[in-house]
Amino acid sequence: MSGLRERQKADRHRRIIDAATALFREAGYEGAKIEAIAAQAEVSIGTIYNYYQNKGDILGAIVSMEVNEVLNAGRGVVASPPANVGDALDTLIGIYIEHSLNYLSKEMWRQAMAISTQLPDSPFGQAYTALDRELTRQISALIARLQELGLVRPDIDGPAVGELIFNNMNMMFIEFVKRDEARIPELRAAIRRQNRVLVAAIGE
Amino acid sequence: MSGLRERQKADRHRRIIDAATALFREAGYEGAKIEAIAAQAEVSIGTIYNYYQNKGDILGAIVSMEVNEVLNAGRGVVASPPANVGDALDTLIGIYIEHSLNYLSKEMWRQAMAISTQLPDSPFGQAYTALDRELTRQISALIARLQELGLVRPDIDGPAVGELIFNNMNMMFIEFVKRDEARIPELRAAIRRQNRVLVAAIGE
DNA sequence: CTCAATTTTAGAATTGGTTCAACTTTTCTT
DNA sequence: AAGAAAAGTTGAACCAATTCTAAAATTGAG
Repeated sequence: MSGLRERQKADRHRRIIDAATALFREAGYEGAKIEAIAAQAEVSIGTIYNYYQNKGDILGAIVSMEVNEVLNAGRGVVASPPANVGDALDTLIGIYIEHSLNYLSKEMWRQAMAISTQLPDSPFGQAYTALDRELTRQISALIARLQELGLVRPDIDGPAVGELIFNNMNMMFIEFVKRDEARIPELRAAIRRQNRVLVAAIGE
Repeated sequence: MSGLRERQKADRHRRIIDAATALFREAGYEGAKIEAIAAQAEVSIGTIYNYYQNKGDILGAIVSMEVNEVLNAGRGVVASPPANVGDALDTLIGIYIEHSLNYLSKEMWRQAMAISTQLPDSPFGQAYTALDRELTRQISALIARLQELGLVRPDIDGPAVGELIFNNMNMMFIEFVKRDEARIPELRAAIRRQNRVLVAAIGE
């Protein structure tokens, strides 16, 4: 099983991702030439294309790691949320947003989002959509949890509300990464304001 | 003023847009080579780049026309909306969605959206963001109108609710254009369901 | 009508992502 | 341990967008 070939493969994957991460951050997505990534990862151009279908998929792998971390961090909040609806939502959304720029620059996010709409059927496009779905599910799960705790009216359509909240947050996040000068606190405040009506409506 | 030169310029613009529209629909955005657009428009490649900064800006001009039509169609609904909140929203959103595939194919929308996030500072990126803002404003205007008519509680934060509704709709539309097999009726039904809680909360 | 300014044109050069056929390396078989 | 098969690697060649150049065409002013 774990022969030489396996190890070399894993090692090359890692080297490519490391090289790409560094170069994407330094030079931007477009600025990071495949040739340079290959050189830095000490593989040939052809090998990169053997591991990833295209440049976007390399970015995709990085995005995937970031979002999975965010999802993990979110699980804690869903398990034991703050004791009122507004704070619970704000905490979960806060985790998403605060973690979002750990590995990825705004420019990398812009590219990732662009590629995921441009090529929805590419491996990355599909993975990105799946991640969005998981985030939506997590928000819906939080609503459900709050219903269990008696903090949200039981007759509320949890999944629909979860989608609404996620979609709004996601769109706000897109606008956020489009403007380099946009700041996280303002983003969070704007989302809180948008959610307020909804929070009032579903709380009991 | 309106000398020959002006007219010829306008004419070339139109020819380029017409050629691009046709080719984008036939061959897709990527498939429509600049060379082919130039040939069909009976101008040289250089001229195209004299009129538009890049291929994306040509698509941008087409998107702009489409969205402006949609905005115009929406004005009627805002002026005299159906007499209940749910129907009013559904009508306005219906107009947006039903008009959205008049000139643009799903593939063209995908490309347009991708470019607008990829290059938010390009002429097209800025124009696209501005159009989104106008659509948001129009939804907020509808809420305000419904407040005047006594159909929405006066203490509701209209702009915030408008943003929430637009952002959700927009995100749903993005997912819609990402899947070729997605259909308009299902899209509208999903959005109606998401808005239901909100409609119940703000109506009086 | 002529001239200067502006635009258009064709095409060559550039650029960077992607593909592909030939070559290596690893693994498997005996 | 040798030879063959399988898997993987390589970089030169390809393609299309974009830029650049110098020549040709068009326009408007005087």
